[in-house]
Amino acid sequence: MAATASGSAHEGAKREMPWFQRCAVMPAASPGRLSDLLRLLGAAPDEALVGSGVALALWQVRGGATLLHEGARAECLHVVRCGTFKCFKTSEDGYEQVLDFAGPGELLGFEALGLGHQPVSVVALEDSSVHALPVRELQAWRQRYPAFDQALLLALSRQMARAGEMFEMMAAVAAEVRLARFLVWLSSRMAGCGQSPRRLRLRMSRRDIASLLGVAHETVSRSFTMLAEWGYLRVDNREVELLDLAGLKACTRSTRGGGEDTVRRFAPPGPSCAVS
Amino acid sequence: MAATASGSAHEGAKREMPWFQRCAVMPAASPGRLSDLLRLLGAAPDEALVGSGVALALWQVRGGATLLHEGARAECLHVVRCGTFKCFKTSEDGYEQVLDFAGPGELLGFEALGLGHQPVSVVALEDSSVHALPVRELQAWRQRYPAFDQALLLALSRQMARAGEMFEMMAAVAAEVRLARFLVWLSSRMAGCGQSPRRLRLRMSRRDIASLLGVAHETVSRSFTMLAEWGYLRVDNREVELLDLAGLKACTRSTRGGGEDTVRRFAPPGPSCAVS
DNA sequence: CGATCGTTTGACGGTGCTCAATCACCGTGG
DNA sequence: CCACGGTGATTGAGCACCGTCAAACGATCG
Repeated sequence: MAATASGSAHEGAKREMPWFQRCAVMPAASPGRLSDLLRLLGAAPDEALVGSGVALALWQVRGGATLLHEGARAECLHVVRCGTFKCFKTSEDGYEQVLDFAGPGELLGFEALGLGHQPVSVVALEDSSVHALPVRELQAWRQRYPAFDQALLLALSRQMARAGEMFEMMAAVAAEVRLARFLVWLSSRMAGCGQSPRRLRLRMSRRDIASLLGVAHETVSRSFTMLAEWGYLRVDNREVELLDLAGLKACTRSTRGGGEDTVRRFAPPGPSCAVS
Repeated sequence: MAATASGSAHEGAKREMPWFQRCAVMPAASPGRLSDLLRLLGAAPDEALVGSGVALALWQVRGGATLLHEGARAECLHVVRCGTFKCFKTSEDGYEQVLDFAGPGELLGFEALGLGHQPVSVVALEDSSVHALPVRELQAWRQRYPAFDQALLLALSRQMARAGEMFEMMAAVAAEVRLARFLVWLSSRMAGCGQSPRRLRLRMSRRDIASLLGVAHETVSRSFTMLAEWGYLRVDNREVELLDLAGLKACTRSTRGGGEDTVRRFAPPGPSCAVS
């Protein structure tokens, strides 16, 4: 198990320092502000709060560090401010089932409220930062700042809708379709963060993607190659450039039972095999 | 599409009346009480509320009736009081992707809060009843009854944890393992409702189960036969008797990558092939 | 520069998807 | 009352897809 843990820590981010220095969760240099949190959650700006600048704990999480341990007591709720996290459950035989890749604005650790303990582990896939709110103070914050209370409820609602999307990703029949859905999903999230929806830097390993999609990691590799051969994208290790987003979305449509034309195999729509 | 809808209506419950009389959502004879709702959500009984008996809308939903339509505006939140519901998304080509089977105490329609419209359809699989709370009144109720507010938050938290469980079900490799996980999941939910965890009356069709598990419906049939041959259960159409719950749970353990002994095929643990 | 891990590609075998037929159940209409 | 059509459930045959095993390459770190 220790081996698995250090392995996970390794695979995330490893640059310029020994990993034991990197695997750390620490308070940020300057605290966050409540108004920032509300903006992150998609709430309309609240003038009173923006003016007051109420302080809120902000943590730095280095790539590879574990923010939440499966089984640990519920202590804090988190909202991702920047970076990427991997949420997963570890089964008895050591297999990591990835459940989600969380990005800015998403809630972490909320499932533990009703259970008392964390049902999932959460590790950072790159240097990240999160707002932290102790569960003991949750009630007080909700009462004191109704805008925060409302934003939290809406964020929870969106989070539940997200779970449905994740489910749809894994539901596809063909492996390439699953990967296509995953990439489109990632792309639209990048767009939501104001980033380019065409250039993706995958923060996670093939194995993690494979776990999320419910296929073998070799199959993920092969699916990348397939999508590239069909001209939908160009892939260089973890750098992915989406050449034909519309075509990729068309790929996404394939559903179980709708056999039809099997995703028009070998029919690149635009530039034919634009690889080099 | 009309054919699909009437088909769904048929499969749910068909007894003693023409189906067009049965497909209805209507107010119950007597309204529900807030204290009942809180108990349903698992909150500690609040003496003040139990005494007062604050009224709350209660709806009857006949088997086959659609409670929420995908794409409809967010109007009410619901909490299942009794019965079973199927939550699904319909893709353009008409394929129904089942996301969940909801039972007593579970929230319905909450995802629509943040989006403004329903991302899923919800139909009753048997005669059921739900508490209904207009979203316009949600804030007022939360402010007026802090116990309700708190219970809602905890219920949301549990609901999110449930999403993780659903994900795990579909993540299994072998089809029989998926079905085993589904049955164990159903069984534990029955136990939670005070029902027998060994005798299950499946409210949903094989096709619905197949959709949830991400396999073909023939495969579900075959998996049932397999699990029965191994002595784990006895199956008669939609009546399922779990003969060896412990063995079934052992089945559940198989994960992707943990090849091991492939679930000890053809090795019934207790009574050998108890089928007549 | 060697070690380790991640990624890619190949070969092969098995699981599950597709198509198809059969049976059982139910409600309808003769 | 029974024949009929419709739907769901079960089982079989055939084959494609994907999981497993294996090897090679590349990147990163010590």
